[in-house]
Amino acid sequence: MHFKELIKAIKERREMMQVNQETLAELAGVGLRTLKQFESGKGNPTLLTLQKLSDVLGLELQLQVKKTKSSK
Amino acid sequence: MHFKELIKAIKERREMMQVNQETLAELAGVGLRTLKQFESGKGNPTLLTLQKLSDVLGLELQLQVKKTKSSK
DNA sequence: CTTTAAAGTGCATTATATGGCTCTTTTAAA
DNA sequence: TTTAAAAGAGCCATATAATGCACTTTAAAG
Repeated sequence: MHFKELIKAIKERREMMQVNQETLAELAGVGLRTLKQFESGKGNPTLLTLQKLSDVLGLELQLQVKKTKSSK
Repeated sequence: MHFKELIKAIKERREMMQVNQETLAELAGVGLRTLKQFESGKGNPTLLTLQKLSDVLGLELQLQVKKTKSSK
């Protein structure tokens, strides 16, 4: 999952849950500005920020072994 | 995947690939100090740093919908 | 159109991640 | 033990993430 996809996933999940940026920021305990920058693709958030957002959104960060062509 | 598990995953993967911190840091293009801090649990890396490391290790960051008790 | 809510941006400040250098500690092999 | 490699930590400078506030833009509804 690249940067853009990750952003997209967060954004879509937020919209699916019908919360606006302001509410999500409050619930997650991150600055509204931070969330705005992140969602608009301007940011390079820290893992902590990402975790806070994921938690509220019911998402979980995973590190998976990437599938190679030969292992597909 | 929480913070500690994430660190553990990176560290284990690095060791499985038999690379030391110095080599991984070079390959990934992150500072050795940064990697050391991260692996020793002192860091809060940016997504970019995480991505660089994951790439070299053949790992992929994923955001998955967390399973709830009721959905299990 | 006009209105209104949501999203995005400019600016400034504070906090902290990054990274290099050096030194210490740990680990594992001889 | 002693030694060497790897890992960890202190110090410090620089870069940049996080944050708040005010303002602009976008989108949707009327």
